Amino acid sequence: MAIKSPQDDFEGEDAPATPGLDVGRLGDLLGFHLRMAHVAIYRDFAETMEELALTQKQLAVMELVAGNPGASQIDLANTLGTDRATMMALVNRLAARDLIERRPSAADRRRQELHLTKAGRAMLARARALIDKHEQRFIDLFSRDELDALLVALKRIYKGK
Amino acid sequence: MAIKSPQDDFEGEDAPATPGLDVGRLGDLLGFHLRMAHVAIYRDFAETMEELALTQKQLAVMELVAGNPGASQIDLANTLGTDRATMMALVNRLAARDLIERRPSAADRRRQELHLTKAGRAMLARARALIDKHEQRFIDLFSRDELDALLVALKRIYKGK
DNA sequence: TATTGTTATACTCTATAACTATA
DNA sequence: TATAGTTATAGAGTATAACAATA
Repeated sequence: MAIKSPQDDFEGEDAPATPGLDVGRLGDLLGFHLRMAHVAIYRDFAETMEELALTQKQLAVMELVAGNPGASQIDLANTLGTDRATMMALVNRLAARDLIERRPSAADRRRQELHLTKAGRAMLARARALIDKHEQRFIDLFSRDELDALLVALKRIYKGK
Repeated sequence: MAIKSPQDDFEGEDAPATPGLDVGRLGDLLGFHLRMAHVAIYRDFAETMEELALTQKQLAVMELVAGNPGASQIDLANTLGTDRATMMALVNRLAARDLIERRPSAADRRRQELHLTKAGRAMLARARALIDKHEQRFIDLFSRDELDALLVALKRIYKGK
């Protein structure tokens, strides 16, 4: 409630990137601005990764598997805040593209250990180069201190303090 | 399998809400933390609005129509950063639930002016009360200054400066 | 020609539930 | 009993392409 008056944003030369309507009460919602910012980065990410056809979530899975070889789907789901079925679908798509492979665990035969394939490692290397440029476009909007403060705030939101 | 026992993460003060894996390079990406924060708020929103069965996006459309009676689907799409077809599907769902209605424009017969129905206005009133509580849970994580800085940063991201 | 709404299509993501095999 | 994977199902969102009516 009562975060800030939305009209403040419509003055001077920096015309809003989202023209047209008065956002009204939406402008007072943290969730609204967070979603708009997320969409902006999501779309830039999608354009940047178009040639590789990788989504944010798919890349996150590949990075996690790269950094935690042998992780299970449950591990990934818990870390990324989704459920088993969603992660199953995600891994299925990556496995179908031969970027990730499942290997049965010897220790616990219910588990499948996930690993990047050779193609997956190559894809990840290409993706990282593209992502650096994508990130830079947004990082450049902030000073070092501003960026640090922003990251701390975002972490607080999803870690619940 | 050398992943890491999830329990290990719950000592010390900054215990992650997403235990388990080492996020590795993801932890350096603004986009990653933005998405995680968005997911956290999205899920809390979904739980909060479960009884009304309204999503973030549906609520955004209803608020915009409430604040801009007679707006067109194109207006909404431009403001929320989606395309015509996506907005069409969104408005169709709300219209099917009798929350929004389309009225042909007299001035421009290509346009349909959007308005909330009586049921839509009642639904919006109930939604606003629920949303206040939902927002408060996250706002309470920050001081006034921290929150202002966060909102400024988020707007900068999606307004491109 | 450009714009608005519309339809069709397809893919991704999300979520729930239920089943299986293991533990 | 609980857990990991799996399958089925459904709804929501996203995006592209094409068409008709209108400007």
